[in-house]
Amino acid sequence: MNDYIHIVKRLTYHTMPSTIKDVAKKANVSIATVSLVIHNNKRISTETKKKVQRAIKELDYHPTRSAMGLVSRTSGNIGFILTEDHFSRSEPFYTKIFLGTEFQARENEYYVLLTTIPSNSCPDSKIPRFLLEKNVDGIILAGKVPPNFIEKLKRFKIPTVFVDYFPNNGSYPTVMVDNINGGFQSTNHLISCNHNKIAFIAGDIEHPSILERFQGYKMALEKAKIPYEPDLAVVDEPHPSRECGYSAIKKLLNKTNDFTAIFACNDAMALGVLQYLKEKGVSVPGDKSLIGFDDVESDLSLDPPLTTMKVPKVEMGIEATKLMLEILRKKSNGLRKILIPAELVVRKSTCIYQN
Amino acid sequence: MNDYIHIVKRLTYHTMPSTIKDVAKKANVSIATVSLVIHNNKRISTETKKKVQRAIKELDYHPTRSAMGLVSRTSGNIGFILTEDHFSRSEPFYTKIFLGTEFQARENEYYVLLTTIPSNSCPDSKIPRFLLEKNVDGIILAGKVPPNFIEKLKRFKIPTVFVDYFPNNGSYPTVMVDNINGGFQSTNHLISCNHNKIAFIAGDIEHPSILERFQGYKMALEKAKIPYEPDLAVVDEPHPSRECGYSAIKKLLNKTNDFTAIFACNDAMALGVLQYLKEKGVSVPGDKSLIGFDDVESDLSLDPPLTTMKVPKVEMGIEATKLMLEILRKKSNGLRKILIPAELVVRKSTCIYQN
DNA sequence: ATTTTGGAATTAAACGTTTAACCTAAATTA
DNA sequence: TAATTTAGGTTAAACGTTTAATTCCAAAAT
Repeated sequence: MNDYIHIVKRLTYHTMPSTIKDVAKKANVSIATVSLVIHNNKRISTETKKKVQRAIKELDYHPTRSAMGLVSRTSGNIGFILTEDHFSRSEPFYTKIFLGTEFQARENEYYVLLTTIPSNSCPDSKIPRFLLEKNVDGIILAGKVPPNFIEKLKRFKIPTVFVDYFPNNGSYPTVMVDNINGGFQSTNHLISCNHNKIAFIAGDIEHPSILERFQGYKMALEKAKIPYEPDLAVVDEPHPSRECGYSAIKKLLNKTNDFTAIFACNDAMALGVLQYLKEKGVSVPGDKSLIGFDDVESDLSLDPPLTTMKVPKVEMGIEATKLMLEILRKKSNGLRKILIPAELVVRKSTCIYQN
Repeated sequence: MNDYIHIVKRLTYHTMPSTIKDVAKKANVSIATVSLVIHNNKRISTETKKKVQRAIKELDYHPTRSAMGLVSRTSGNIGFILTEDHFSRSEPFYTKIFLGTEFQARENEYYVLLTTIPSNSCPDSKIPRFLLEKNVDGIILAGKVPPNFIEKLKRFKIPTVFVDYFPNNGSYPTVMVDNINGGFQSTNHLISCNHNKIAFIAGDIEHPSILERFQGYKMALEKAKIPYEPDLAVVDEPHPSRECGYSAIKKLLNKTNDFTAIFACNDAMALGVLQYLKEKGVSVPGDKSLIGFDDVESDLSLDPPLTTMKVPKVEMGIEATKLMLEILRKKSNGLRKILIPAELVVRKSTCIYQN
């Protein structure tokens, strides 16, 4: 019987992935030594080190993640949390942030586990399984997240980084677009094109990012000594979506036509605006200049191609991950806010106003 | 000293996540019993079961992934492999497939680990770390993958599913678009619009999918008794990209203008075609009808909006994962090819030909 | 009255690592 | 010379599960 087992073991030996034991045996050392070599501990002589490394190579040995994880109490994973509607948005905004995260993590020997949570602050929102199972070493929250969810997260005492959103109570490591400056630049571009009647169109004005873009808009006006006219600001739409952009410009035009340029708080709304103007035979940029914000996928193939503020989405994911890595490696507590500048991309939807 | 440790243990007790031991102690049973209850083994009396379940709930206990993984030799993860250039393609084609995969996996208590590999068959392409570390239970390969990489994969004997590509040697579980029928339908649409001089434009004609679309094109012609004219097929471009679409139509028009419709093998090439035609003042669909394939993000905002064959990308990811789950749960060996139909989406780039 | 059976729970080994504590011999110091 | 340090390892416990083997006990069968 023992013989049989022995034979089976030998037969399967070469096909089974090898463990630290196999290496130890082959190199004639203890498994502790192998482990020490792997983590290149200085207590090991160069001689045995070589010996062990050779064995490792010959057996093509690689430590098993679960075993490492069990004893080191780390998973090698980073959790990425997104609300459901952000996840299923048609423009790949958060998807791009995710890809940035993923890329940077992978470069640093981490993997990313993605999960979604319900968008509305429904009280029964489950804790993501990867947290319960201790399967992530830190989490990145992208976009607006229900506050009560953030509360629930606290008890896990796990490194947390926010991207493109942050709760106004408490301070967290955060990566944000410089929305104020973006709004400023965007409006400034229109002003430098000779416009001085500039409409602002937004949805979900409670959202910090949108609010900041609005601020930037006002700042640019002020700097140019153009009076801010509340009538030109449509900010009562519920969402910054295409549909709401459509209805916002409709509302505005019913009230007044006394403006020559439009700053839409994001590209989705700009798309709605463009659609309505086209339907009404209003030429862009002939009659009205239009600028958006975000630079989503479709801007380029639009007619006319949309002038917009480019938000470096992938880079934001990368920065968030860098922040996370800093924390995980205890280089810092990461407690700071990184501001990523938005960049003006002039295409064909804006032009000089000839008065 | 022992007292001190004891005190520390008690102090941290309530804040530390609980283990199976804590549950066992609280319920006055062995840890084996707790484990058996969790996997609801029938050998446990309903009485102790209740008792244990109560303890689990009270302590908010959840098994630790690495510990489970170590003994069960499973990771609870699925690997998703993509070449670098597929990963960084601007249209979110494979990204969508990934999201489908991710979604379906998560619904079934799996997580997905994404990784990329070099695109060219460079011989030193590393094996993804998640395979070496036994951190995935199966892998999904999306899009064209270097053959030698597939070879290397074999020794891992790990469940493998292909999406949107498969190697022609060996048989694997596979999810594909029904490209032949798609090409057929697409061409048929043009024919039913009264066109009978239909150009075909492709790049990387070696690619199985492209080749099949070409086949479908020919089949439709044949069925309609329209002779296939090789001169109308430009298939020698290196890539199915926008740029190649641009140069392909240029080449074609230099040769002949004797066609009224164009079937581009994918939307990217269609975009290039459209751009060139616009530049030359050729109206679409006035002078030439144009149909693409894929239905990528930007098709809708194009001018004119592109008629195309919609490829259900998310669904493909979902199907691939279902196949994978079947295998992982040993319900089947998954050895079959799932064909997902492409769907004709008529927008504004095609119209009836008035002769 | 003794043996069998079977239900219900426990014991203990195993999974593959890491690491604190320990050991030994050689080198250094006093 | 004796004591101490150092270099270079090894031993063994621990991480948190699963599960085969075992035990225990009461009921059923002989």
